[in-house]
Amino acid sequence: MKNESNVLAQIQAALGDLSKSDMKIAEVVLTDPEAATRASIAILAQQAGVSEPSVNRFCKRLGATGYPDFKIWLARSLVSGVQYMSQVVDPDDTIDTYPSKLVDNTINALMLARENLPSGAIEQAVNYLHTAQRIYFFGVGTSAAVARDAEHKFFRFQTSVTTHTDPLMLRMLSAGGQAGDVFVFISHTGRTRVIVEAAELAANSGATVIALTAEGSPLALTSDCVLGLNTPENTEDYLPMTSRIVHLVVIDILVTGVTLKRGAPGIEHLAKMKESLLPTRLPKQKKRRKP
Amino acid sequence: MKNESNVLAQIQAALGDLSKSDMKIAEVVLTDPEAATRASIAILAQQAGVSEPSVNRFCKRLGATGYPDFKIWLARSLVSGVQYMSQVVDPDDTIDTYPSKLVDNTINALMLARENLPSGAIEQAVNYLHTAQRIYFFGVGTSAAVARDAEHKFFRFQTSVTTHTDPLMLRMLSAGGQAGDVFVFISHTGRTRVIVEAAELAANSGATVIALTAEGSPLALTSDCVLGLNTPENTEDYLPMTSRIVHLVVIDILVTGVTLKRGAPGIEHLAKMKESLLPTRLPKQKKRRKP
DNA sequence: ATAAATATGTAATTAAATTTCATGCGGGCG
DNA sequence: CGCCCGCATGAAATTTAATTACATATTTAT
Repeated sequence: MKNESNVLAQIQAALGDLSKSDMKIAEVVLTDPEAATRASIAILAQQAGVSEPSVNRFCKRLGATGYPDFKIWLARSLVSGVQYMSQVVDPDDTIDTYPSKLVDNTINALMLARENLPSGAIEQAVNYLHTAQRIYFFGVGTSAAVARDAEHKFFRFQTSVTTHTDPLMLRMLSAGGQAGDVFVFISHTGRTRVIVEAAELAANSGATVIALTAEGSPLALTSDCVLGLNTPENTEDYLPMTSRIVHLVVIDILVTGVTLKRGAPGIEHLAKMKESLLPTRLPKQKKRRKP
Repeated sequence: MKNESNVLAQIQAALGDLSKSDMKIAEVVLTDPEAATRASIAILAQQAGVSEPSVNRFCKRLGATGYPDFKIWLARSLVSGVQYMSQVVDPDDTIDTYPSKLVDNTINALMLARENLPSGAIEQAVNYLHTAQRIYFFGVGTSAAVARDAEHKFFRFQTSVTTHTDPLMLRMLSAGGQAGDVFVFISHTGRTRVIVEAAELAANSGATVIALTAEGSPLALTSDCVLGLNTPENTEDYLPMTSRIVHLVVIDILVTGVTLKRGAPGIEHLAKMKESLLPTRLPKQKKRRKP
């Protein structure tokens, strides 16, 4: 059975393949989950414009034993003030509204990701990265920053790590891959041409290809190991804001996984790295100008 | 209305002046609240060795409208899913435990940030960025990726945007700042020497300095506008994982703020930018429903 | 185009919770 | 010491809510 925590994230994740009535119910629940916990099945049904049994079935489909049970789940996944249902920023928003909207959207994306973490793929990816002789992180546009971040993090291991955004370099390096090389391609949509083509080159070169992208996308199909994430619908309509955050957290997960796999020496190495940063830091307090 | 959160604490507080039956009920509920949320009034009554109406009255005495309502309260004070309080990854963690720990930590950091969003500074920063002739995003190490991301996002406006990680370039550009230039320095600790020194140079050059850093840090003291965030966790002991995520969300907020300030033309421009990305994408495949 | 499968709604049924009312227990006061 | 009052408790009745069973509509596949 599925994880019963975060029904809201679960609903959001399921939004794609829901029936008409279920969609209506989901919308009502996501719009105001707090109200839903107090509503009777009749009220909720009426608000969604569906019949009571539909609501009941909706609950069961999500794994609850029935409506009251569902309400309990809902109540348990309700946390301090964070709004569910991705909120779109509109021109009427003010400084008091849009910042928290954006934060909420990000939190939601993470909660959603948390429900659907591809543990298997992560484990596999960690293994690949752990044993890799050389690692490449490739992403363009927004994902370039993610690749850069990954490079920086993996740089702390002894393995050689490379990032590039230049399409030509990207292709050349990808084509020149060999056994022992691991290529990580990062793309929210999984349909960025240059990335997909590079991934194909890398795959044909005999190297290992890991994809951090949307499930079922062209990029995903070319890869040996897919860190697939289903991000909510509207992300694509807008700038990829939340997806890159999720990607970064996945990077954290991979780094942590490899660190754990390395055991004591790796952890010590991290400590040493931290040590080496100290001279670049200023002492705790210091006085400077103020306008 | 009453304090409906923390029913458990409420019960414990009331333990002193409860009747015999109420005491029995309280004990059962406190012993295993989680089970109580799933039990029917009949089962709970039986477990406590009291009658059903007694349970009902118990609930009402606590302020609930009845037993089901009480269960909701109970469930809400029982936080599920996301764990609060930062959790440290330790060597005994497995693939089933550390990924969600990391996600949870990130979510927590965001929830914390959400509570303490420096609205005033954000508004000010948005104004500065909106009217800037040139914008520089500077960060090193992990923050370099954040700066890169910011550059990429602001690039979509007409303003000239620059990022650099090379210390020399950083100093040169900072020293050469002039009125109309806006420098955004990004540093989790606010004590990275090269960044603080560059910020000082920029400040003395007459340009505007915005800092995305810890409150009260040396970097913060040098800046005209501090986007201060308190990340009180162990980030400094370890790799900065959560802080950069928060920084990225702040970047999102700034981008959004500037976009809103620009009004319709800016929003249209964003739409056009999105449009221009389409040719680089491979065609989308048809959507499938449940198998 | 038609049959099978799936989704949805109506009405009947069952389960659950609440109210009403009767009983029991303990404490003050004649 | 006993009688009565008030509060706590439980049994049964009532009401309310949720679920199941079944009929109808809608979609999907052949």
